[in-house]
Amino acid sequence: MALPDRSTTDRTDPPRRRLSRAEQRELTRERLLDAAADVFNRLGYHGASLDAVAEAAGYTKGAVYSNFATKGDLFLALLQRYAVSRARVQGEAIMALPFDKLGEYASRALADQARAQEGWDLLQIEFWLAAMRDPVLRETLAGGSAEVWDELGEQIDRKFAEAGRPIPFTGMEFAKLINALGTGLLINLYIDPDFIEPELFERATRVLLGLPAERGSAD
Amino acid sequence: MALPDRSTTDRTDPPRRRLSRAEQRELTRERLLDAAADVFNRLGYHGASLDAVAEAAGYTKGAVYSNFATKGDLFLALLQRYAVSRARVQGEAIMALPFDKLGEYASRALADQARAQEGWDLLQIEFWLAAMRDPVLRETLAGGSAEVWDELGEQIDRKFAEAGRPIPFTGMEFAKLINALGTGLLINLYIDPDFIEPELFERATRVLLGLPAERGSAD
DNA sequence: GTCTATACACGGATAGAC
DNA sequence: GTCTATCCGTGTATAGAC
Repeated sequence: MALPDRSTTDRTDPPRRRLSRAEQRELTRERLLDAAADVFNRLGYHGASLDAVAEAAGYTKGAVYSNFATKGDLFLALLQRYAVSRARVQGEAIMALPFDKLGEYASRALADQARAQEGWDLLQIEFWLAAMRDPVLRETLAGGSAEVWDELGEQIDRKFAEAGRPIPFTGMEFAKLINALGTGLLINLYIDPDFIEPELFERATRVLLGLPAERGSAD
Repeated sequence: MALPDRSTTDRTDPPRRRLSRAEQRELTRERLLDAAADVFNRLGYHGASLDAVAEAAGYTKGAVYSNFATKGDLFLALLQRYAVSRARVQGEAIMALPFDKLGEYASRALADQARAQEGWDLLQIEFWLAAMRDPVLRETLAGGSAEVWDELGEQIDRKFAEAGRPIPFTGMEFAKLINALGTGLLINLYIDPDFIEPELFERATRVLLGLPAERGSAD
């Protein structure tokens, strides 16, 4: 299709010289990653061909291989760029909320997720699958998240202190439960949007926190 | 490897004649499915080659194609054979349990699952992924489970009646929540076996049911 | 009518030209 | 550092042996 617009590089272009080799390489790499994000999102990891990625970026297959060792390597770089620690973002949001609004926030996050992030969710799952059959990737996935959970757990513990009564979970336990529940619900919601009422997730969260949970229309 | 042991077919062999064409075909189909179960489990859908499946069954690739339209078709037949309604099995188990043992059962089921079913879980996820990108498969997946959830929900509703006090969920809601929570936890446990303490799932289940839940070692 | 043998297309990967 | 040419493996399809 259209070649990448060279003019977009102007902002990083000093007036005196053209791009250095390193800069040029970085630029190509970024273009390839952008194209890969689009192609992988649309076709999935296995469905996407490196030819398609290269063409979308305005290069040929060889350019891909000179920047990434393998298809899997490109995929990894992509996910890494995306994983700007969504958990951290959520952590900050949680700290800004009063204790009894946690369920509401979680519920809304789930709905947003289902609406906007479908492609990324699929790629996450595909990466998970690959990791399940590749010990090295598995290690990567397992090792990288411990600190994130620790931090998130601590923040929630501080929120729990607001409650003024015992909660049956530690902050980290609660974070992991909500994350797992959200993941499981999303998997089903993607296939069947009517799998649950939207408010069920919030109600479950309130019950887990020991907050009053009126059962709405059900039964 | 070793050719299939022909003698194992004797039990279905009437003394008067050899196998009819239909029987022979059915036998080949079963052997191919058995081999496919093994190969797909070990290598995953994309990782498995039809050559490998055929060889494991003692045939060549053409035999596969004369019994199944495509690789995806073989995969579907495999999942169908496996999906002997695990939900129904669980439903029966649940009915045999007193109300306050539901959490314990769910917890044990999760542990068993993680131990014995890893390969199948991966295949389920791969199928889910395929369905997410194929409208026909998606329909199949969404449509096939409604009755199962209905039935399971009813059974749990009857259990809830034993409790003698209101539960904040319908039986079906509870079933879906537990299923989603279990799925999400499993996904993480497969990557990191220490993701949660084994008893956390049971504790969460008890909290959702409003049962007393002592917080064990934590904090 | 079932399976073997073979052909073809496509995608990941590599080597070498420029 | 990018691109062309090429190799190999695998899904797909078909012709023909039995």
